[in-house]
Amino acid sequence: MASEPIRLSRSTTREGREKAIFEAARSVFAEFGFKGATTAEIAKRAEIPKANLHYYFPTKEALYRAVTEDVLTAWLEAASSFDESADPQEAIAAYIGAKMDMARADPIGSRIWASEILRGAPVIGDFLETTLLDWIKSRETIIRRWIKAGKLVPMEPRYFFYMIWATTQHYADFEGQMVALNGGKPLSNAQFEKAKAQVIETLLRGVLPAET
Amino acid sequence: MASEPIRLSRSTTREGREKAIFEAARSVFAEFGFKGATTAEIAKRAEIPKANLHYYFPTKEALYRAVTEDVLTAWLEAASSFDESADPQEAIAAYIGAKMDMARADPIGSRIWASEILRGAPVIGDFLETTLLDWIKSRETIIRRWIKAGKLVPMEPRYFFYMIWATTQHYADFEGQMVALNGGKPLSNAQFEKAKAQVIETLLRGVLPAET
DNA sequence: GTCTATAATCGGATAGAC
DNA sequence: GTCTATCCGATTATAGAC
Repeated sequence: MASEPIRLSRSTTREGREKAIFEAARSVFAEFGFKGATTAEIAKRAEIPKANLHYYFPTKEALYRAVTEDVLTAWLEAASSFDESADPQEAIAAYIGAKMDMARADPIGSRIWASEILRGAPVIGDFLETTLLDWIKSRETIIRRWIKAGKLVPMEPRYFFYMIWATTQHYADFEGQMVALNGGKPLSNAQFEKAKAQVIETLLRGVLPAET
Repeated sequence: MASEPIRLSRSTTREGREKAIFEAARSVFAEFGFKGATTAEIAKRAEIPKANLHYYFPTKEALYRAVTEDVLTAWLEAASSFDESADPQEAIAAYIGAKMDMARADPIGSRIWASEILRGAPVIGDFLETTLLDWIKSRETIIRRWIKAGKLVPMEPRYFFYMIWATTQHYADFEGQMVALNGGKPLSNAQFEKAKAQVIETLLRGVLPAET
């Protein structure tokens, strides 16, 4: 509160405005889905004239695709944290931890994904059938190897991954419900870290053999 | 293909039409959310003239509220399957099983709930802060009692319920993703039953003490 | 390069015919 | 009781001024 120059929240550079539109679009798409989102609301949150949005992104769908691409990129980053060379306990804990951190750091991205799936994944469908399917197949092979080696209990790896995805993404997608159940306040960092530790512990206990 | 009379799918009674509108609305709200849903699409799926919809339900919001009420009722039914008088293993298994069956039997209801939470729960917010909060508080007490008795490992009950909700509802909300990863086909009954058994087993192993 | 004014369409809701 | 015709505001997108 001293000699800091007052920085206008409204961006003045082209890059800054594109970024502002992009972030505004993310929040609106996450909240209302593709169909429910309006360019007017996006422009309002980006603090630009409504019509001007079309100068930076030609159509609402182009903007949505740009936003979606970005979400997929982030997903792939988290996916790479599953290290097949590590032992199962370490690899699974690291992956769950990365997914939890991702849900915490970028809940909006997770919600865009959820909303896209809810309407039948018309845009990311290809990604699901190719990249995501390849990823889970290769990870299933690793999990099966660990099961054969007696390092994990017998199970269907795919349903285990569904549990991990469901549980971690829940902390982003259902944040509103958690807030309502938490006296109207978002989870504190301490609460979140406790939740993360418990999710890792419960899922590990659930798949590691008893005597380890 | 014998002497069966051809039954028109379009209902002719008032009750039948209300039911048709209601079901059509459920599917459209689940797919596009409240904002993205259009009365035109609902009327189309209900096979009635668009404007006629307003004769049965005065406004889009009134229709949405009717649909939402119904979802809450179904949720309360599943909640009642958590039997505090049983032993933890039984009570938890029964509750998870009931939630899985619910996701399978009524995925649309689950998706309406998810979509409502995504936009900040403006309609069911009250329910979350009252009925749902009461429910989870009373169940937390039971879980804590079981932990003290050494029947469950130490943990925060709330995060365990979040895991159950996340995992079970995932089978409804992310069905589109599962279909894409399953060669374009929905999970068969056999696959679903296997998934259900595994979810119950993993979560139970995750919270039951080792030596039981 | 940016914004104002506006076209074209869509969507929720109603009036009034049948 | 049911449906047709239609109003009016909202929404996407563009044309053209500045």
